[in-house]
Amino acid sequence: MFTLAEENYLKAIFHLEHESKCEVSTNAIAESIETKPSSVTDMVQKLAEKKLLTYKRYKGVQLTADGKKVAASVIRKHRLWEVFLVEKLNFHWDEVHEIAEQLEHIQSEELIIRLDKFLGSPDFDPHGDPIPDKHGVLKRTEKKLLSEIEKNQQGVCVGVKESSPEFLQYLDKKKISIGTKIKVLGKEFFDGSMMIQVGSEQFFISHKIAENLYVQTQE
Amino acid sequence: MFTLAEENYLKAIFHLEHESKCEVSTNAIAESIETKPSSVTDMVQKLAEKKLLTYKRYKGVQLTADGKKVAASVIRKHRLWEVFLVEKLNFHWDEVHEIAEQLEHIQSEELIIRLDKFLGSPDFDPHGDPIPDKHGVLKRTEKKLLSEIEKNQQGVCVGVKESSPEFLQYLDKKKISIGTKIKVLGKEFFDGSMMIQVGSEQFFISHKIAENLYVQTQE
DNA sequence: TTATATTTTTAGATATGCCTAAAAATAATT
DNA sequence: AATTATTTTTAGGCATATCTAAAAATATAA
Repeated sequence: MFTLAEENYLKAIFHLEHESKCEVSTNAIAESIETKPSSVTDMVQKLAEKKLLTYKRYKGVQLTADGKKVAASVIRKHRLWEVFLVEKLNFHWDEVHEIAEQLEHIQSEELIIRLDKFLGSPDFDPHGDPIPDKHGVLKRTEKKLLSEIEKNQQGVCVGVKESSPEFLQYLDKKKISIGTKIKVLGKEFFDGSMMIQVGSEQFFISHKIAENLYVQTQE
Repeated sequence: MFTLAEENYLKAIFHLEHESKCEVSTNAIAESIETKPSSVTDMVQKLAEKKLLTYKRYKGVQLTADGKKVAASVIRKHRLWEVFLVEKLNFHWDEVHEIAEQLEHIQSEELIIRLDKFLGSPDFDPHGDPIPDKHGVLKRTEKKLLSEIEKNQQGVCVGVKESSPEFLQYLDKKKISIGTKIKVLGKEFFDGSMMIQVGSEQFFISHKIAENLYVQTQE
């Protein structure tokens, strides 16, 4: 149906649209996909011809409904495979991205239907990111950064903003993973660092840590 | 490491070498891979430069040790994924080939190590074909056609020669699948048909059926 | 507002992997 | 052995997806 390159462009544009909430620039796509802006222009024109996005010269692009559907389907596959790799093959959550980048392009509707069922139709991937349903719809989540949480409030870790091995390994050391309950005991306004409770342990974390951890608060 | 096209050529040549036991011709490769002989010549020269096979103009090709290793690794992946699809995702054995053709190209040593362990390190795929080990070595099998089995001997179904949906559906109806024990009760020399026992059922099968079913006899 | 900087596009080139058509080598027939 | 048929290779092209370098449009600053 679509080439590997096309799927990767649509996926990247989908993510960028969610970040910036407006037209996506050629440069932004080039950076995200690690290619040159001139290559992006070429591909974007091709995708516009296929009605997967709208494109006006020098004005950036926007996915059409069709384009969004394709992108969401690729993301759904990526995240389902990540769940498989972590839950069934016991990979660590910081090892699965590259493999899922390949698996997301396997073409078979039936495969994804069965994989989803096999995994118990999960709503979130191992990084806490929501898995689009078969129609491309994302479960609405009230996820905030830990740094936005007030003193004496608590939340459940549902994901990370940055996912460098260093950061993930830090979290591991501190026994923080998806599903871990975190309570904010105190906040330093000077530098944004905070005292938190994880299980029975209490310790300080820097603002840099707090602004890269997503938590879900119960409303 | 290797492109999709390269892996498919190596795999096809590997299979052809096992069938004909001698140099593989350009035409044979073209037919097996469904492409034109001229394309085969191109690719074969490229693979020869990479020392994956030896090639003499007009004389056909032969895989080198390196080439065999790559081919066996692709076949190992293909067959492991087929086991996954049938055993874990409940696909029927006649539905998995196309999907495995895609999955076999996923690049990750660790993934295959873990998939193999997850599946219990199987020796055979759902069609009864042996799965090469990580070094590319195949378990020696004494597989014969059911038509070669003598009266009163028995064997375990380990695969099929033909794998058309019609044939596989026939086997399904007769409750014959991989692992099914089959005993030859009698043989008609005139037409090669035979009376067999499968479970508690006894029935006649034609020679055509018997010469398309592989069984393993205990020696 | 004019000059400078940035972003984006065009034009032309490259590598992969395929194709067709024609030439060359090999195999099979008469 | 000479002709015919088959197989294989070469030559020249095409599509995809990328690149560099230069031109054009847009944004920013003096």
